[in-house]
This record gives sequence, C-alpha cells and structure tokens, in this order.
Amino acid sequence: MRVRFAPSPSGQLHVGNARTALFNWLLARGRGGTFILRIEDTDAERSTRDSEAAIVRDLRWLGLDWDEGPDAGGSHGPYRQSERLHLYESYAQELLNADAAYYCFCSTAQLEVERQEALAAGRPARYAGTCRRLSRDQAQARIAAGERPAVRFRVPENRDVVFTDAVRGEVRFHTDVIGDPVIVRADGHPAYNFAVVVDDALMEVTHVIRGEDHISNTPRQILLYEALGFSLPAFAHLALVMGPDHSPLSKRHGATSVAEFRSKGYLPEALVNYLALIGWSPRGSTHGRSAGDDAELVPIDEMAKRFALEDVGHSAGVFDEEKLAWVNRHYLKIADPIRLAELSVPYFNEAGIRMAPDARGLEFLASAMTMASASVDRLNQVPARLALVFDYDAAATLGDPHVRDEMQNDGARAVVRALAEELASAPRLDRDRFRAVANQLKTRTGQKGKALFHPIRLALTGRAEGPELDLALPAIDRGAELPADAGMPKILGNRERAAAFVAALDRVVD
RNA sequence: GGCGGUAUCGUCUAGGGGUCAGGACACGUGGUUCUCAGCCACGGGACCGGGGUUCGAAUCCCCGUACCGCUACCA
Repeated sequence: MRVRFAPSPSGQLHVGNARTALFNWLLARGRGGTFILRIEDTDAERSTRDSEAAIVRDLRWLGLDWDEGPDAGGSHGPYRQSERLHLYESYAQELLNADAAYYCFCSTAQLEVERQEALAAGRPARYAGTCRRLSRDQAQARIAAGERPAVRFRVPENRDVVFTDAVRGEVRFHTDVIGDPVIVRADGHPAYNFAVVVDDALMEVTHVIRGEDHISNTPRQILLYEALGFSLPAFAHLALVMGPDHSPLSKRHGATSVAEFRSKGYLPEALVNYLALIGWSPRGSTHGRSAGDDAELVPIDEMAKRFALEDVGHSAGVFDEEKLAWVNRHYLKIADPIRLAELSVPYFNEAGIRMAPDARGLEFLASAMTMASASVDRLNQVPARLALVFDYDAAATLGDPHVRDEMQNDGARAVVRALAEELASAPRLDRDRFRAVANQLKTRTGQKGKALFHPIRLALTGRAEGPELDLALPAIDRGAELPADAGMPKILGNRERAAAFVAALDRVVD
C-alpha cells in the first residue's frame, strides 16, 4: 500500500488538510504502507518555498512523518512537481501523438464569454470544443505563427465513468457533462488534473485519499489513467471540515491553520486526536455499544491500528473548538510536566513574565505546572493561572474595593495578622506545614472554613481566586528559594507577602 | 443552470426493518464545606419532509428540500 499527501505550498497548513494527511498517515501506519509527501507547486504564481517549509514543519509537529518526500528522498522522486516538468511534458506529448489530446488556442476571455452564454442558455458550462477539430497542420501553423496554445484532453463521448469510492461506494458520471480539460497550460505548466495522474501513477500510489472537493475531478482523472495506460488506484474522498455556520472552515471562523492552533497552546497529540474524531469514531470499528468512558481519547498509534476507510463518515463535520479544548485538557493532564514547562516559557515571556529558566528553573516551573495543567484549556492560559506565583503587590490587592470590604471584617483581619506572625518565625511552607499553620490560625482566631481560608488566599496570593492553597503556597515558597541565576524572575515568599500585606493593610485601614 | 455528494440531540458520532435510538463535547442542576478552573453525579435534548414497500421504516426504495463540491490555462 502506498498513499500520499499532496499539498500545494500556497499558504498555511489548514486543519482540514491536516486531517486528510492524518487519515492517509493512519492508513499507511496501520497497514505497514508507505506514506509519501508530494509538493504540488505547479502554480508558480501562488507557490512559495516558505509555505512548503511551513507545511513540512507543521506536519512534523503533528507527528505525521513520511517515508518519501522532497527532503526524505525515495525511489519515486523527485517529489516536487516543479522538478517533474519533463515528465508531464513527455506524457502530454504521448497523448498529443495518439490524438487523445489536442492544442487549444482559445483565449481565456473567449472561454469566459462562452461559459456565460452556456450558463444563460441553461446548458452545462463546459468547454465548447472549439479547437477540438483543428487539424494537426492548422495547429502547427498557428504555433509557428507565434501563438501559445494550451493542451486539452479529448474526453470520450457518451460514456459512463464508474468507480467505487472506498468511503462512499459506487459513483457514476457521464462523460457528456465533462468538458475537455486543459492538461498543459499555455505557459507549459501542467494542470492539476493531469499532474496528479502522472504523479500518482508514477509514484505507484495505490490509494488516493483526498478531500471531497476532488470527487468531481475523479472521472477526468480516470479517463487520463486509461488514455495513458496506467492502472487505477483506489479512491477515497473525505468529507470536508466546516465552520459553525456549516460553510467550509475559513478565516472568518477564527483559527484555521495548524500553526494558529499550535500558537494558541494546543498540544499536537490533542489536535491530531480531535481531527480524527471528525468523521471517524474509534468505536465504530469495534461496534462497541457501552462506551461511556474515554473511548474517544485515543493516541495516534492506537488510532492507526483501528483505522479503516470503510468506517469514515460520509458527511461533513463542523469543527468544534470546545471539544478540541476538552481533548487538549486530557492531554495536558497526562503530559510530562517538564515538557509542559518548556512549552510554556514563550507564553510567560509574552505575558510579560520574563524568564529563561535553566534546569532548576524548569524543574520549579514543572512542579508548579500541576496547578495549571489540570485546570487550563491551553498552554497560553498557563501564565495567567500561575501569575500568582510571580506577581505580588499587596497595595494593589487592597486597592480593590471588594478586598478592602472583606478586610473590614475583624475576623479576617485577625487571621491575616496572626498569619503574618506565624509565618515570621516559620520555615518555608510545604503542604503539611501550611496545614499546620492553618490549624494554628484556626485555634488562635476561632475562624474556620471560608472565613479562615479566604483571607489567607487574599493575603498570600493577592487574588480572590486561584488554585488550591495547599498547592499554591508551597509553590510560592519553593519559588522564593530559587537561586538568583536560575533564569527565573524574583519570587516573593509567603513570609514576606504576609508581612507586606499587613503593612499595606495598616496603611489602608486607619 | 448541469452533474456529483451528503442528511441521527446545538456539535462530533454509535447503531440500523421491532432498541427506553447509545456515547462524547457543550448546556442546566447538585456535590466536592476558601474561591475560580477541574473533577464527580444527575438532567433536558435527535433519526430533514412527503410518499411507497412491510404486520412493523429512523433503518430499504422513490420524490422533494436543504447544505456542500465540481462545472478554471487553482489545487
């Protein structure tokens, strides 16, 4: 089995295309097949080397590795269409010689007029066939006179083209509704429908798995396979990915590219898992009926084992970022904290919490990470969740009317003052020591529950909400003990915070 | 316009001639006795419409409707 993903390098890798790549990859990896990356850059106008590099980077990031491709090499190269021009040329010539193709001198303007007329008259909008009957001599004469013709494929008349789509079953087209397609443009570049056929055939692709937008192109291509004497691959057409309004997912729906989702802080394994869920269910193949568990959260290698084209859904799916976020939360929870710490660093810097942690700094970040990774949707939310460790400003906290209000309460003030006293002589807090201190405060002040813990939270974290105190406070004190050269910002310890808070409180309440 | 494709909760889906039409995300309620997030429990919520076949249709067939794609010297 040989499958391929053939993007055109004219922009970012769209998640819909990433899903197509993924399904190809899953099939290849699940069946011991070969996965090929081919760059379809015959449109020189739009193709750029930067886009190609970006697509390659994004595929790698997703973990979709290929066995043959522009960088990987392989026995069926080259893998960039721009480097295969001589091949298209020779096959086009073969078709021309066999009279299966002909030169077309129609101008695009003329073509457009004909198209509009056909549409207006209610006829199928297809090439009228003006140059179909030009003799070889006539054509040669016009070329000699300096005209630059395109080459069109002669579609056989009055025939059915039938193929069995691996996801939809039998699909049938009548050739009379298919206009003769251009296979070589006037500038000498091959057109898509021609280049794919030549490439897929020469690369011995056995399963062409691509977007549904190509289903109507398939009969043209099949006819080309036949004319060229190539044997047919199996075809499978995947339904498209839509936006919430059920139109194809595009910019106006928000993020659409793999790169954007990466920079928002989604994990690659989450994106991949979620993408597979659109149009495919890991349970479908096993016909499980009970489920109820995490049946949809399946790592990519496991998906490869279960994946089958026959189980792919027929209808377009709406991209639901809420569900992506849910999948991402799952992978965030099971990810290695050190990895998450490393991945989070750029987001901290973006958020103004400047850091360049060394191993010790990273280890500290990782230890604090559990507070965030269990409760955040994406990596870019980590800094906000952990900001309480890095920023502390008692005066600013007391500037909040709600906080000041709460501190009007005698009980709350007693808790905070006692806290400062306890901490003044206490060692740095770990979980147990904090609990001991909390108990101490409880007996000293008589406060309990919310009346006890909330003032503590306010005084030590400067915030009314946040992670559990017995996680946050130890993290703060671990941070306070970090050596100055660990590449982390200076972190104020709980003792200092309590003292600062009481001092600020004294200034405010008098 | 022509041709092709598709149609189960708001969303992703399972199933498929007789089921209480199952699950997940989201949503609502309650719990987790510091808060937010999370987590847990419970709850509401669907077979596009019309014909036909059949004892019985959401399931099979036909028609319609809606949506998507192709109809390019884009891919």
